[in-house]
Amino acid sequence: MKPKTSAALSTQSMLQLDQQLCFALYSASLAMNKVYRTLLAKLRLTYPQYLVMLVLWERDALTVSEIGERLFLDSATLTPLLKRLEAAGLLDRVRSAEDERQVIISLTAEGRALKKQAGSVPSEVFCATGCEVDELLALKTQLNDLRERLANNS
Amino acid sequence: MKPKTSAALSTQSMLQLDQQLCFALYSASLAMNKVYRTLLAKLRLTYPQYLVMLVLWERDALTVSEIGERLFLDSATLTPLLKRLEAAGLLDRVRSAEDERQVIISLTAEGRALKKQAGSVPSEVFCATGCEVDELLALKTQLNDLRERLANNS
DNA sequence: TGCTATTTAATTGCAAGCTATATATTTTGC
DNA sequence: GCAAAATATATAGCTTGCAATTAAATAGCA
Repeated sequence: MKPKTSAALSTQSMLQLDQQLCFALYSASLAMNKVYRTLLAKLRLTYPQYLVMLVLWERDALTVSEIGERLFLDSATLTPLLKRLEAAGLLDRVRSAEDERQVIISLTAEGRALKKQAGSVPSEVFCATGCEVDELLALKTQLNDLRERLANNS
Repeated sequence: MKPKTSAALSTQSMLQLDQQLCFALYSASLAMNKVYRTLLAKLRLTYPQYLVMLVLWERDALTVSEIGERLFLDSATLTPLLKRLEAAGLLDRVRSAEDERQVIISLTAEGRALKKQAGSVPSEVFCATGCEVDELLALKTQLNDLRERLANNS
């Protein structure tokens, strides 16, 4: 099988390639989730829960939708997840006094303390990727671009 | 903010980058799923169901684990999914006569017929990605490599 | 003012996806 | 041949993630 230039690719193979990309994206994402599952087990967090904690460690006392904007998730996903983190004692959910439609999410002392314990996670994930920094950077940029285009065309 | 070479990246920024890559992967995957949800609605298929159908359109009469090997999914995910496809009349699940532990998954006439209707999906997804073919190819390769490394290190 | 439109969260119902476990069958070792 | 190990699928229980809907509060405007 000869290598082909992009000009020589048939429409058919383009379409297959496209399917292959989507599948690669899908299965890489599942594989990443599995790695995080293992690493986050000691913190008793899932990956989406960890993402919420990362957001709050960076900036505390956000509304549900402010968290959602950063993570591209809506209240249907976040509300139950935040309730579980609240039940775990990591954060508080309080109606805003100024605008009672909003719910302010604030870390508890326990939630802030967890940041230290989570300190080793990034380097462990980095090792699991087995990537060079340049590679990570390029991939990150491409995936962000792809996400934006997909979100605009759906 | 000056652009940095990889040599100049601090450990801290490397770790942040790594987190950013994982989040980019996660959210791009969700965005892709949403695009497929729209496109597959007319076929009454979800994306994982579509993947199973792609596998069977390529090669019919596979066992549950043969499908699982191709999609990196196990029976806990596949059995309920296959039951739904069976209930939709797209495939049959029959215990193998030679080895009664195995279940053979075979397309029904309706399942085979759906292939034609699905013909337009790849090009529609391709448009939604807004990518050049070269870009798709590079990304696919990188994601497959990443998936493999993550799977080996978890 | 009062009434409608908008915004924010929450809820419902569904399909994945995972770990851990169970069940049935086949293979292996003696 | 038979008990133990291995294999294949299924099930239970949990957490996402989503579309669609609801409930409540605020904003906007005649």
